[in-house]
Amino acid sequence: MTVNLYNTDGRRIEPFIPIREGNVGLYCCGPTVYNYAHIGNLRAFMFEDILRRTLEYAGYEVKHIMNITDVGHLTDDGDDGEDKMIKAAREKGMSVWDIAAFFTESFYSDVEKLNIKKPDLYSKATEHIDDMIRMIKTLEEKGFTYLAGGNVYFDSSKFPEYGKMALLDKQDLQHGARVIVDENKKNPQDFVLWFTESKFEKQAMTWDSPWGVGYPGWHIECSAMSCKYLGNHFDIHCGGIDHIPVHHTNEIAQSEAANGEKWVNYWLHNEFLLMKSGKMSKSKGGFLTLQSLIDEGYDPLDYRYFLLGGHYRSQLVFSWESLEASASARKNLIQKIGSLKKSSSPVKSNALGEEARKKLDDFGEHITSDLMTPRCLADLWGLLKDTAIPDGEKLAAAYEMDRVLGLKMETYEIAEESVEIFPEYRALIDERADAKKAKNFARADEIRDIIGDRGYTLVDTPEGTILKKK
RNA sequence: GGCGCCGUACCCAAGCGGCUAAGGGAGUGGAUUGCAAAUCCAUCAUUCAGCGGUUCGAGUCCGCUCGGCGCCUCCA
Repeated sequence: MTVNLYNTDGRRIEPFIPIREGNVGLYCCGPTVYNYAHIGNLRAFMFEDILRRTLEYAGYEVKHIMNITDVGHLTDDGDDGEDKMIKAAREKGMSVWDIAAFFTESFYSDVEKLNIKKPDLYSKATEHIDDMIRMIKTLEEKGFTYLAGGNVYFDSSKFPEYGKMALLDKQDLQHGARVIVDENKKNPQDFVLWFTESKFEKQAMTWDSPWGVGYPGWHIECSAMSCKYLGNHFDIHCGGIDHIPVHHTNEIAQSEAANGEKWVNYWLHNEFLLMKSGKMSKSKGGFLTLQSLIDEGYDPLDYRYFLLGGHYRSQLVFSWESLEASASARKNLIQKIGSLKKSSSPVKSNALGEEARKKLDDFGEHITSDLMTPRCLADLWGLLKDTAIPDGEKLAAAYEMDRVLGLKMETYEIAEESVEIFPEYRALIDERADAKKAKNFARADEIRDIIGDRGYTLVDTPEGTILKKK
């Protein structure tokens, strides 16, 4: 099964060809842990999860690395602004290390709730300072750096291919339009590899280095860690679309300058989740967390289903109405799967009939065509609603699809939602049963209304009357 | 100022120039039920923001207009 992916480097869909047959080295830009992840951040990790699951579905052995950025970054790329980690620590009255640890745990919890598979390794920036220093030294030895104002800068003019993936040469950038220009820079695109001096608050996290006590610039961690675990040349690197012009551009420059070879073959980027008012972002404040969805009564998998409904390279607007529609759809899915499970068990995958096989093939075709998850959901429904396919085959094929979709279908049971019947209702229910027997339907309906007003629906089943929460 | 994306039914959202424009949600009709709930079946865009062009053929390509959004700054 060939996986076709849209490569930002080249801006076209290409068949994925691994460097080592049957294996994939996958590096994903992880979270910066100075705050809770918002649901827009989580979209990125969901996309990466679908990518990873798709590669596995196609038979690849995937080595998946994700960084945890637990070193503070300045609020901009120059030597300006405030360190976000310090800011958060001050605001919360915690140490920077505690802040990082707390939000890292929160992140782990979020992704687990969304049924996002754990990477083979979460690599923390603070545990790889030596690797970063080593890479900066290499860059220095090869003449790609200069010192200014106490900091080590990458000299982008020494790297002719700078900005190639991002097509920066095609853009007429407004340098300094919205940010103060760092006077130490020779070129606007240059960036700091190592800070020893910041004009602002004293850093809480510092390390010794050949250039003095300080801390790394924010691009170097991904280069150092990805090369350490995946080698100097690996298959796929992904992240949010916002990383293209600066972060990934700088990563490419420093990695390829240091190693003297091509670094990454495929670059994949997910589009943003938007609110009706526009982009959701940490720095703007007022963002939605997964917990806030849970607090509104939604299951994290409802959000997962919602995300599957849009393509990862398209902007997706979040609204409570859309989430509600996804929750309803997933509820119906649970009913459908649940009732199939009651009547049958999944057949062996090699026992699928022609029809079921066809549905599964369509699914495979769609998911490997640049992760067309909306199509895949349609394939799933098409399978479940096809009257020509036996139940056991439907279940088997649906479970197969769920290896990629990750909706935990095998755990679905039709919820016996009946609630405990309190004595006060028991009497009413008995009275209604008598009324029904006596064909006094007016009284029976009256009792339905009385109980309905208290938030319950009366449901008559062959085993008797039960209550359900409305 | 530059780069780029989008505009498909009531809502969300697919749609590699060519069978009757996926799917979900909501709605509607029917079956079932004393009535409900759940379920099942059926139905739901002669039309793809507007105009013009290319083509045997366009939602899909090109141009313009209108409307929305992202990036050029830390950001998923």
